[in-house]
Amino acid sequence: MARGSTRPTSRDVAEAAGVSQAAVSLVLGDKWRGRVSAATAERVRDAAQELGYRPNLAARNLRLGRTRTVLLVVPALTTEFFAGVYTGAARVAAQHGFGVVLYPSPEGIGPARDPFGSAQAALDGVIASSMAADALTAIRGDQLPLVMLDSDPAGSQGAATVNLDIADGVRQITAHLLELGHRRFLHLAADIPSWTFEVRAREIASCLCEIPGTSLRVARAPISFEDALAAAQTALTAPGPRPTAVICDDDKLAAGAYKAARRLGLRIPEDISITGLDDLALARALDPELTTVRLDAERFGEQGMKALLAVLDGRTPPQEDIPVELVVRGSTAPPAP
Amino acid sequence: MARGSTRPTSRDVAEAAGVSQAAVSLVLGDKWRGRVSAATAERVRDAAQELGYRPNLAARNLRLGRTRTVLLVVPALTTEFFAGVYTGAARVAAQHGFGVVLYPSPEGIGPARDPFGSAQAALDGVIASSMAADALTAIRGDQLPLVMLDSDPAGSQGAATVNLDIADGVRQITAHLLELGHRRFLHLAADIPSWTFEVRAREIASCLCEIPGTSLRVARAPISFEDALAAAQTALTAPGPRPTAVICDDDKLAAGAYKAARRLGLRIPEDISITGLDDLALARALDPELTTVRLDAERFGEQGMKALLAVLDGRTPPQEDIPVELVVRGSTAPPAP
DNA sequence: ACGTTCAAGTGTTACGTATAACGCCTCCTT
DNA sequence: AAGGAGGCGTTATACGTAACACTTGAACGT
Repeated sequence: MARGSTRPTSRDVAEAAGVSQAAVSLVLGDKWRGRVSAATAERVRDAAQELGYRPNLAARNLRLGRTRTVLLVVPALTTEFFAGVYTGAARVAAQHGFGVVLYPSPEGIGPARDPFGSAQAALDGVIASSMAADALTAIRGDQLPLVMLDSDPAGSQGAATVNLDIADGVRQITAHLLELGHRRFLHLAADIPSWTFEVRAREIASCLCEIPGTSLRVARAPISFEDALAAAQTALTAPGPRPTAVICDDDKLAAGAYKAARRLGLRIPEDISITGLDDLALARALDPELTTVRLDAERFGEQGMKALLAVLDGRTPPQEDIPVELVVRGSTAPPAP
Repeated sequence: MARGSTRPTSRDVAEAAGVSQAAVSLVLGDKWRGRVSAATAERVRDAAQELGYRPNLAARNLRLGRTRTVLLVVPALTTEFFAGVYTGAARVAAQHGFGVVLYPSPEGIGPARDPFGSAQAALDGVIASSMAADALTAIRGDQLPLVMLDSDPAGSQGAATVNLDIADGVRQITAHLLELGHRRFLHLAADIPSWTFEVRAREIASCLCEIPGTSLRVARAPISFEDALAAAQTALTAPGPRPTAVICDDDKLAAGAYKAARRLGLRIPEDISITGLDDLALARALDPELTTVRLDAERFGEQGMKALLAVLDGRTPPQEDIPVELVVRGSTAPPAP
């Protein structure tokens, strides 16, 4: 443990350069335009370099009353999607001198408790994803600037929201299947109370009720391979004519649907079409490759961070949905005649 | 922007409770055993509750000279594995009142630059994974307590290391395939200069050279679906007798190998056996399910954090490798006679 | 009666930084 | 020659917290 010698402070640098601590602060803070001579500034910078000076962030934060750090609340990190959101948010943050600390809500998607105790950082703002109302009010109680990701704009109590245009994606998927000739649908839904999943259900229903002669079954499952497999298998063997197309709330559920179909001896896509939503790496690993909707997770994170920066600047954040893209691959085809 | 009224401080609480600021600090810091009466302590807590007091972390960190925050350097977050490592590390950290901030090395696995500018937090220590030597020395220059994940214990310059027992996993995989009767192998290797991948190559080679009559081809590819597909396809169509088993450095590469095999009209596992390493969700989504080695990413993160806590306490961290587990599924079978 | 001990606090300081307010010297203007 | 205007810095202070050193009053033993 060779950390006996304490880190050099701005005062140490000042002493080494033969100036006052204030001068060091001015020079290193790049605010010395008409206040310090270029020669002195150079001396200060050299001394700082020599000593390996690094400003004490805690002191700076205390002095300035802000931390240039924001919190990103995600339902779980162990998934490509939210990892991408973090990556995008962190990139934009870094460009503006901000850092991002994570709070993975331990209960999965749903209420998050104590988003502040976990990260020992003081925060300038919060980006929160798919959260329940109680966590939202807990955060709002702290009066921190807040941006909500993929949340009901109407229910966000005035917080800025940034959303993917999930509704459009679902419409595209449904239209694609209708165009192929499908009429009997199974919606394999994520069994999670969240606005982003409510939108999917609502949009599928409203698309189908416009078309006469269509039918819709709904099965619910937590987002896990086994649960999806079981739910899909049950729904596909239920009495009545079997659906010819399965619309899944995300790619992981679709992977479960694949296996359920195979267990029932159904060929994909000849006997049954399956669609996902997310376009994870998984989508292309499946055989046949999965028709799905590409969500640009990194862009989502970027937009969230940009919106938060806008709020922090006192500007009104832009309120446009992020477009999504239908990716047609091998898992969809016209139904057998 | 309703943050006009500044947050209450411990002095505000003191005033409200009719005591000194010092008393508030004692009570809320739970150090009042023989110094403050229970009644007064109760009054202070009530006042704090009433005002919604939250200690200013920046001030506390400045005062205490530590932040209870550590940095986790990961090659990329957009993968289940490192997301799991983070989750495990963060869980243990939280149990000890620590926070974890992430630094995803932007270049993927490899050298990391400026691990401190990115996160605006002051740090008590660093957990770094699979990093190149230059980043390691950059960090060591700051004299921060450091734990290395999956790195050459000999090359870590005295930093504590926590490793998965990858070598054992590879031995198990190889032994499993040998036992099934395979003799001609393809090693689909990650094209990344990192100790963890060197171990795989070395171990496979040393296992095979003990057995007479075995042959080994090696193909290299970056860890991406397309690259793995291309490399595997090339290697499987090269002149000479075709390998009957493909050992992949991780599950993603294995997914590429699946597709390559299918393109060549090979059935899995009848015509060719394929193995992975990681046991991602992907492994069970593949058809047939992938025989692989389960790496417990969360436990890995937990052990890393525990080791760092040990270093911070001045104890010597335990130096045992984390066991891994062979998971035999449907992608391996005896070779065709 | 007097010293000792103990509970129950209070006063003060320092952590390292950024900045407002001030001082001094030189040079230019009128 | 007097006054002002920069240029070049310095001094002083505050941010909110934790901890050390101290005070006060009462109880207690001898």
